[in-house]
Amino acid sequence: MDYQFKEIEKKWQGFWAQNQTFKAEATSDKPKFYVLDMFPYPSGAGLHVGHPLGYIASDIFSRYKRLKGFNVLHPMGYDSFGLPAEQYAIQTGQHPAVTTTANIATYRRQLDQIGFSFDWSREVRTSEPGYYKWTQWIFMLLFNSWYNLETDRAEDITTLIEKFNAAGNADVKAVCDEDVVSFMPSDWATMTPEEKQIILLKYRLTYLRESTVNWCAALGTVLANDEVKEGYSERGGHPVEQKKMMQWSMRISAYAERLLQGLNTIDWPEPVKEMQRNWIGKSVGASVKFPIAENEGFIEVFTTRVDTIFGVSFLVLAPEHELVSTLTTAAQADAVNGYIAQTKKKSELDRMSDTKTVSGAFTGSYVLNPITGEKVQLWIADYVLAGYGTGAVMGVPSGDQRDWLFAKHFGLPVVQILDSQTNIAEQADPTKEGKYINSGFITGMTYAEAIPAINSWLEAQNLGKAKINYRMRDAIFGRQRYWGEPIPVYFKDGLPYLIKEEELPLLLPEVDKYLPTESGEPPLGRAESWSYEDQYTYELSTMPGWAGSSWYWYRYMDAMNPDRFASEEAVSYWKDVDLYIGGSEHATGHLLYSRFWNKFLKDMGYVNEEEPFKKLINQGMILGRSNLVYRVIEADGKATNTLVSHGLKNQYKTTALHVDVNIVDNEILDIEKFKLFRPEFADAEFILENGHYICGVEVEKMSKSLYNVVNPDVLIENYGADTLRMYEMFLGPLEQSKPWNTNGIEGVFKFLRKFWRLFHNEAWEFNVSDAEPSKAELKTLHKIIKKVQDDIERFSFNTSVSSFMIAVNELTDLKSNNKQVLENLVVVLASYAPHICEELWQLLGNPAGSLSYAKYPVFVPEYLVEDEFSYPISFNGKTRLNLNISLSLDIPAVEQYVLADEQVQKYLEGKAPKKMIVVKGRIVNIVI
RNA sequence: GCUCAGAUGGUGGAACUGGUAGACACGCAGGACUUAAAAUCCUGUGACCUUAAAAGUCGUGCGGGUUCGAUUCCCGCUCUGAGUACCA
Repeated sequence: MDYQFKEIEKKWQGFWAQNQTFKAEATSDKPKFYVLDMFPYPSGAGLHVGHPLGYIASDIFSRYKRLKGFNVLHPMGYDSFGLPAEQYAIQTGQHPAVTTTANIATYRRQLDQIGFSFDWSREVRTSEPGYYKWTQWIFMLLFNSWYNLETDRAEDITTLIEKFNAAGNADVKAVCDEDVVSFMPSDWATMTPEEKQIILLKYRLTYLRESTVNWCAALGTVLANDEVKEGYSERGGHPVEQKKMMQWSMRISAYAERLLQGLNTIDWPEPVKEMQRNWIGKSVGASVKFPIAENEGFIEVFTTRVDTIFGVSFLVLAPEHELVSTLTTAAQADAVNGYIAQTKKKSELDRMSDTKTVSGAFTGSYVLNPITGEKVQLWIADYVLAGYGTGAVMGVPSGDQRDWLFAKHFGLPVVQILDSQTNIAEQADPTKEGKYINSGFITGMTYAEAIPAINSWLEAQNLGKAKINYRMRDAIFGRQRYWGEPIPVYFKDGLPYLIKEEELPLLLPEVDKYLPTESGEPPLGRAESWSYEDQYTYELSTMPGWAGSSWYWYRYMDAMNPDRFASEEAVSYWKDVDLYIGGSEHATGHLLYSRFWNKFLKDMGYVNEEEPFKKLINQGMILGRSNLVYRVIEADGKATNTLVSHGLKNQYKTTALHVDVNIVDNEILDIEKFKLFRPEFADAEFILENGHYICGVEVEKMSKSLYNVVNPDVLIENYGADTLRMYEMFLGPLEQSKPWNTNGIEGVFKFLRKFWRLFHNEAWEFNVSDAEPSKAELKTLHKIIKKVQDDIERFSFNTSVSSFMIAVNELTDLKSNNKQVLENLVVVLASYAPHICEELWQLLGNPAGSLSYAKYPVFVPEYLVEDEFSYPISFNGKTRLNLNISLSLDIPAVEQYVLADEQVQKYLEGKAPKKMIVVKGRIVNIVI
C-alpha cells in the first residue's frame, strides 16, 4: 500500500492512548530523565504552528531517551488561570471555568493529533481545586516562615518566636521590613497577640506591604508595568493611575544572593542568566550617613565608590524622598515645590527619553561630609530614583558623568581626587587608577587600599559601613481579579490570619459579575455569604499568574496525590527537571520565581534540589510571514479596483493589503479564492506578470488580523503529523527565531514517502530482504546512527532531518530493502516520525507498540572506516584537484605520492614546493 | 546609551575541533511519462568571464590582521533582532 498517513496516525495515536504507552514508571531500575515543556495558557484561539515547536523538540528528546533506556517523565498540563478568560467572562457573563475547560479540550485535541508522547495521567490544571490547594499550601508555608541570615535559609516562624522570647529582636539577623523597632524579651512577653502579629508580619516571607501600583479604575485591577502603555492600559486603553495599596508581597529579596550564585551551577543560555543577573542587580559598595547641618538627623546614601567621598561637592535627594519637605527652607520652598510639581507632570516616557537635560532644585539646606565635616548643598533632582538604594546620592562630579553635568549646570565645584584623572574640565573621569589627592587620610593610597580604609573608619565612627545593594524588589503577590487562586487568609481586627490547613482548598466563590464592587473592592467582594467562620472577611485579592507555575513541575511527579503536593518518594526519585524547553519571554518572571519557591521549599525540607531546572533551552519564536497584494491608487488618491502584481508595483502608486496566506502558494495568488476571500474584489482587474499574480512578503508576528496564521490542523490534514513534526524541525536551529513558511513542507513529505517505499516493491507490497547487509548499506546505517545521536544530544534537530534524507537517498540509490538495516533505521527515525515508524516496525514482524521501548542501535565505528580518501590538493590554500590516496600511507608517503602526480606537476610548473602540509584524512596543501 | 544574539545562493539553511563553502530541501529551468494536467522520475542551478569542452576570476555584511590555509580566531566598523533603561 502507498503511504496512508491518515490511517496510520489515527491507528497509533489510538494505540498509545489505549495502552498508556508513555506512562512514566513511579520507580524503576532505569535512570530517570525528566523532560518538561513550559505549559501553555489555553487561549481561545487554539494552537498555531509556532506553539508546538518546542513541544516537538522535547518530544523527540523524550522518545530518544526512552530508546536509550531511561525512565522518562514527560508530562503536560495547563496554566489555566489568567486574564483573557476573565476578560471574556466580563464581556459574556460565562464562567471562566467553562470557557477554560472548552479551550483545554481544543488544545488537547490539537496536541493529540501531533502524536506527542506525553504522560497524560499526570496532567495538571492550575485552576483546579485539587491543584491550587497546594499553591495555597505553599503560600501558608511562606507566611509561617522567616529568613534567618545566620543560617542563610528560611526557617519556621516558631524559631523566630523562640528567639524573641529568649533575647528580643536586637541580635536577630533576619530579612525583614526596614521599620522594625528593637525590643527586649520582657517587651515581647507583655505584648498582646495582636501586637505580636504586627511584628511577626514584618518578618514573614509573605507579608502585607503598602506598595505603589498601577491602578486601572475601569478594569478594577492592578496592572503590571508592561500592561501599561503611556499611562493607559494596553488592553482597552483605560487611564491608569499610581495608587498606594496594601498588597501581599513575597520576600524574594531574601534570596537575592542565592538566586545570583545559583546561576553558576545551571546549564542555561547565557542571555537568560545575564537577564537574571541584571534583574537581581547586585552592587557592592557602602552605605554612608551624611549629618544634616540644621538638625541632628542624617541622610543615608548608598555608593559604589566610597573612595570618592573626598570629592563630594553636593548631595541629591529624589524628589519623592521623605525628608524633602522638612529640609526645604522657606526661601527655597517655591523652587522646590515647583520642581516637584514639574516632575510629577512628566510621564514615565518623558523621564526616560529625556536623559540629557539637567534639572533640579536647591533645598536651601546643607549636609556635612561625614569625614571632612565640610558643608555641601542639598539638592533634589529627578535623576535620583526614590525606589533604588536610599533615594539619595552623593555628588562626585570628577568621577561620575551625571554628577559632572549636574555640577556644571548649577555651578557647583568639581574636585579632582585621583592623580590619574584627566581632562575633568571637559568630562568626568571614572578611573580607579593612580593615587588619591585632596583626599584626607587616604591621600597617596590606591583604590584597593582606600576602600577598606574608609569603610573601617566609617564603621568606627558609626557613620557608615560596607554594604551590598540589590536592585531586585520584593514581588507583589496580589491581583484584584477573579480568575486566580484565593489567598487563604482572613482578617480579624484588621490583621491577617491563615485559615486552618485542613480547610484547604479555599474554593473560589461564585460571583454574579466578574467586575469590581461599587466600592472598588475586587470581584471576590461580590461573593455572597463568603466569610470565614461566618464572621471574618476573607482576603479579596487573588494570587498572580505566576503562583501556579512556580512549583508545577513537582506536581507532575505525583499529580494525583491528595495528601501532599507530591510524595516524598516521588520528589526524591525524580529530583529535578533534566531538560526544560520554553520561550525566553519568561527569563525574569516565571524562571526567577520558580527558582525562588524551589529554594524556599528546599529550606523547609520538602524538596532536595537547590535548583529546579538543570538544563534550559529557549526555542525561538516562529514569526508570521504575511502576503500582500497591491491596490492601485489614482493620482487623486482614490483607490481603484485594480490590483498589480508585486514585480510591477513600482510602476504605479499603490497601497498594500494583507491577504490570507492560505490562498497563496509560493507567492502566487489563487485569484478565484481571493475573490471569495474579499468579495469587494470580485470584479477586480489583475495586472499579472508571466500569467501569475505574485504577492509581496513581509515578516511580522503571527496574528489573525494579519491573515498570516498557519493552523497545524490544516497541515496535518494534508500531510500528516509526522511530516509536520519533521518540517518544524527542518525549518532551522531550534533556538533561532524564524518566519514560518510552508513552502518547503513538500520536501519532507516526499522524504517520508521515499522512506516508506524502501520497504515496498513497485506494486506497493511490503517487501524486505533477509540477506546480510552490504558494506555500503552498513555504512549508511551507522553514519545515521551516529549523526542522529550526536545531533539530538546537542539539540540540533534540523541537521538530523537532512541526514535522514541523505540516508534514505543513499539506500534508494543502493536499491536496498535489507531488513536488518531498515529495522535499525526505523528505530533511529522513530523519535522524529513516530507513527510511520510504529507501523513499519509492526510490518517488520515486531509486537505492536514495542518500538517506543526498543533499543537505540549501537554505533559501530568500524563500518565507517575507509581505506581510501579523496584528498583535496590545494596550492597556496586554493583547491585545484582531488586525489584518491590510501589512508594506510603515512605523511611522507602521501607527499611523495602527491608530488609524483602528473596534474600536480602541471600546477607546480617545474618549481619546487616551498612547503607541504599534509593533514591525514583531511587535506594536502602545497605552498609554492 | 548599555548588554546579548545574529548577518552564508532566488529562499530555509549546512559546514560540530581553523582543513574541498553552499550539504539537504524549496523554488526555478529543461527533459521523460501523459491526449492534457496532477503526481512521479531524470538533468541542471552562487556570481562573473569564456567555451565545443576544459580552464579561469570573484565569493560567507564591510575594512584590516594572525595562519600553509579563516564562514570559523583577533581588532575596528555597518546593519538587523532581542533585552534593559538615569541603578548612584
